[in-house]
Amino acid sequence: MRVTQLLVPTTKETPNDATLPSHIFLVRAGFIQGVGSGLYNFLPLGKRSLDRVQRVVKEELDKAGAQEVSLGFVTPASLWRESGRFDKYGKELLRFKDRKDNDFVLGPTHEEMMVNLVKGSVKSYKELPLNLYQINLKFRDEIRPRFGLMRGREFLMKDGYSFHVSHEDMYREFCLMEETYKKIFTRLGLEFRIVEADSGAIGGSGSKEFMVLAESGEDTIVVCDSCEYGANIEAAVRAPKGCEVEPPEANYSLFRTPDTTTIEQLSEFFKVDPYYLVKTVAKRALLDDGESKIVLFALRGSDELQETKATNAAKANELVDISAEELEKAGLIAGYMGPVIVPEGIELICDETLKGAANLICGANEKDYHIVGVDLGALECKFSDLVAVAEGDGCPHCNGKLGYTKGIEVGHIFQLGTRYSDPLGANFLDENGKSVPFIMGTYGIGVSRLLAAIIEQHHDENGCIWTRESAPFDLTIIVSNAKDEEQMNFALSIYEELRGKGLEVLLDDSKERFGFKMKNYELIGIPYGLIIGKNLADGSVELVRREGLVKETLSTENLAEVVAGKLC
RNA sequence: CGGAGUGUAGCGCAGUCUGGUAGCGCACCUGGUUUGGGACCAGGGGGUCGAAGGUUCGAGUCCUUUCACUCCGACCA
Repeated sequence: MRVTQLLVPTTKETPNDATLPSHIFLVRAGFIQGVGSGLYNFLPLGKRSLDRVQRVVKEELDKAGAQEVSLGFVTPASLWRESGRFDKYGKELLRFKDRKDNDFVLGPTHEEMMVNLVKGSVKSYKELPLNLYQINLKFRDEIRPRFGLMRGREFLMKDGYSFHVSHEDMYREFCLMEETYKKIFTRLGLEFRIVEADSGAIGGSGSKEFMVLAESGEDTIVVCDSCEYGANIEAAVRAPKGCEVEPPEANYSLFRTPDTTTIEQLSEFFKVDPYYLVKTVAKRALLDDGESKIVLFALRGSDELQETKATNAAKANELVDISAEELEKAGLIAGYMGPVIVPEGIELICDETLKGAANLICGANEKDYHIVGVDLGALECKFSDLVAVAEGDGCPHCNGKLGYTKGIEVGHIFQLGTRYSDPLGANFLDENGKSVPFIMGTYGIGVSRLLAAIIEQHHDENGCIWTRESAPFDLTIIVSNAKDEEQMNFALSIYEELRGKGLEVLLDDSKERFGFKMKNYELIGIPYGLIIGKNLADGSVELVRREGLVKETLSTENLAEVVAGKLC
């Protein structure tokens, strides 16, 4: 392809809403164009990169025995009602009506559609297992789209679904997909980490996320400094944590504690380690059909509440803060709440570290009073892990210490079980002629997000640095002076020769000055550049490698062979 | 939805407080000079000032309403 025929609107200026390198460079280098909040057009270069990334994904999945299909983007709402997700998915689901007033949604993910497809065509265990995927547009009406392709509303995703007769077979496929994903992300040149994750709105258990390590990542991931353990903060666990300070001895009694509403103040007041204090957090849990309830979460004062864990424990769709008036109306005293005295009708969930705990101090749910000498041994309530793992906590698998790092979620694999097949009535006949629901797994890759992730990890101050399998072209031939016939003719012949060897080559035949072309080359970030310039007269040209911008002088003798050899 | 802010040429902005013929930089077009690191000179094209209503002799500017977008928190591939 020649630059003079290619639409590449590069700019010197940065769009004012772009803050991340991936967003800035993808726009400036003419890969994408913003058209609305979270909506982007892919220009020729962007489309080429997208296609190459897609090809890698497809090749590896096909090798693993998965089959590609393409499902409708517009989905009848009835399917979503059957699975119970029409309400659960919330406002992210873009709903609309057709002319006959029927409800539809734009698919944010396609469990329902895929189950429906298989339900109608697979009847026997003999046809299983089956792994179907598609690479298609998704739409999620994000609360706050940002960061360019990183969090768009419309995005390209590969979503795969597998169907099995047993949990064992599904687990086998789950592991196969984990290996396949590793190959995909490795081929794309990404540094990533596989972490344990929360399953979120998709449902299921034992899910794993593939995180591209990058400062700008939106997820906090917890990693061990000495073993392979890694988990999203939403699902991270730690080694049991004790307290070296002696517990405060006291008999159960009320204690006056005026103006002592925070853990710090309380710790100071009693001269007691926060480990022996009970932190009680009130949240409003939003449930299906617009219902909600107030839930109290109790944990040790030395710990922080992890909201996703809390949301799951409360079986809620979402937790929101409660206003002071609401608290009062519910009979809760802000700053003095506790798990021992809870008003009627309010659910209490305690962190596991409080199970059977004694020698505690907690709120009395009475203004200016706490209770000392609290023993929760007899407390009857739900216990669940609610704690946000902190940096420095112990690893649950070894003696290492846990720390935080940031990651971009580019893949997520789930062991679904019968979460969708059951409510949607997707059954098959097993060996005994019994009708049973499919055991399923589901596997996603954010394909358009991958472009952003690659640039987040591979760029410098001058622009993009595409990895070999994600670059829109393998090589750019830069003609220093396009009006120089000798240079131009040589460039054309080497261009044809290299293309004949199967390389994707871009020829910069524009009449721009040399400096402009080099800046453009660096901004676009194709892995190699071949500079045909004034040294051509001496029988030499230069090969520049985008990563590190190292130049190498090559003889024009046998050039195509030499270049092709270096690129492969 | 909560808080903050912005809508003026393709992009980045000034002009708005204090009403009086629509500006600058980049990009674009023409001619010329230049040609190994985002050149220079001269000329040129391009705007329902987000939308609707109002005040006024006169509104980009003042008032009301509305829409869109961005930034800071809760969602996710």
